[in-house]
Amino acid sequence: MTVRTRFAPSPTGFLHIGGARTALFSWAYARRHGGSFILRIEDTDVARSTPEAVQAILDGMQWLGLAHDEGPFYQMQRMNRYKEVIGEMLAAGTAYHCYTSREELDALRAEQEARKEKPRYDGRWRPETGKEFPAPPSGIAPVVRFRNPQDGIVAWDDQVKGRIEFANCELDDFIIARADGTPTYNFCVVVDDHDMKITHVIRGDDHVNNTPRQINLLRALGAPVPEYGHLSMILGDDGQKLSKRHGAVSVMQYDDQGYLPEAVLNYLARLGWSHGDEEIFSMEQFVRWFDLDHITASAAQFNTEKLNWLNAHYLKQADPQRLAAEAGKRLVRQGVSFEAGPDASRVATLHRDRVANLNELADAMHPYFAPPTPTPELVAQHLTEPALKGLAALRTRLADCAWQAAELGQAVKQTATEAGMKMPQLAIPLRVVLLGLPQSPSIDAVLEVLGRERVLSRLEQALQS
RNA sequence: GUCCCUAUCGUCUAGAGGCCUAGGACAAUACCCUUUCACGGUAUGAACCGGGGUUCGAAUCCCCGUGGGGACGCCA
Repeated sequence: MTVRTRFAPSPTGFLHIGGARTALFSWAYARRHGGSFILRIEDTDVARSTPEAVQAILDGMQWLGLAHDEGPFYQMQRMNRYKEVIGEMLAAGTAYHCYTSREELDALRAEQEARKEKPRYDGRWRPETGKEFPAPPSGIAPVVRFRNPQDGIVAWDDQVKGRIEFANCELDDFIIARADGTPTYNFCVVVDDHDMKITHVIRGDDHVNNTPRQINLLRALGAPVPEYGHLSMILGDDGQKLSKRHGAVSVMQYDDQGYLPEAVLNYLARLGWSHGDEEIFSMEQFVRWFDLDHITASAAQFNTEKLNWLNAHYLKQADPQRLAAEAGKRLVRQGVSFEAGPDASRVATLHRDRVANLNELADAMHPYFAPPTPTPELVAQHLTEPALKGLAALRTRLADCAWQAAELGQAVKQTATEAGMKMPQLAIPLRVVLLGLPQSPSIDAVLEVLGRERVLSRLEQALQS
């Protein structure tokens, strides 16, 4: 049997971190077993679905590199198929028309809640042998309800949570087609999962309660029941649940914040899944190791600090060209270009292991490509008389120094010694002059990368004022 | 209210009845490295929700409680 998984978001917003992890796990499971990963857009909620949201989801998937093998399929384009199946169910008696109005339903719910019962449809239009019905009220377009079994239990062996059972009497006859004829969620999912031959449904925890209904529907259709694996939710950094109002952000926002997709992926993979003590691994390794047995059944709290650590790790080993390009994109937005500056990938190499994200990298690279702008406090604190004297001597020495880190380092050291200064007493003012900051990578490396001309002119500038 | 799920360091987790004096990682703390800031290295502190069982033996199995979460739509 070929494994077929799917990711089925509804396009009512961006792809957030929880959805991304669900997609990642579904994708990895298919990859792991040489199967297919299908993308399906569940856009039957016409009022809330938007093309922008579809695009946002596609963008998020692409940024993460989670490529689908089939699709995207759009449920709105499958209406005829749904209607066909509804017709079949009506004919087979596994579904029926219900003329209960919304007002009656509201009243029913209110009564049940008053009696502290679980609100549910009472089956008043459910056909039973020997049951008499009034004439269908005119002017009310009926909905179609699924004739759910009333006895026994529905159970499945959840791939992450273990065996889950529901008593059928807890389930009511839910609506599968609205009064206007459009099918509803549980129904579309079942028809699609069946038609698309999905073998493993990996989805969020919030669908556990839908699963028994879907299984019953599948059985009514005579369709095989796939395996189900329900992923617990991801909580925010503060332990609160994520929602549009609270902490749920688009995966693309991680891009904005300077995270590398491989860091986000590695973090997400490790959130709710484990492989012994492994913390850092590539997607190739992840796919090789991934299994449903090692997924945690309980909710996990998102930890930005650990993501930061992973991001810093991947930054350290990322290709300098790529880092330079990413930092460049960010600098251009600030009106800074690489045009007249030093080799950007060398600058990136100098800074990539001292920053936690691409935005910090861009900030660190900024003064190499634009005039440094030390604060007045820094100037006052570091560009003192003795420091300036030292810098003047250094400028002279640098003018005809071989432009290589070792020599440059020697030059700084000697200048400091001759001026009776400790290294930091000269190196820090030099940093302020060259980069506008009191800290930087090793000063000899900074000098080398910045280049003779820029160094000398920046020194000149500082000594004149 | 009803149903369903869930519970190991602050956080992510390892743990399939004896390998547990409960392991790793992030974070924290200390020290080392060092021309600054970082990186890095070393070390330290830090947990089995509570109560009952089962068993020679329970973090691991069962029950009850408690906490947390989800669901109960002509949303998905």
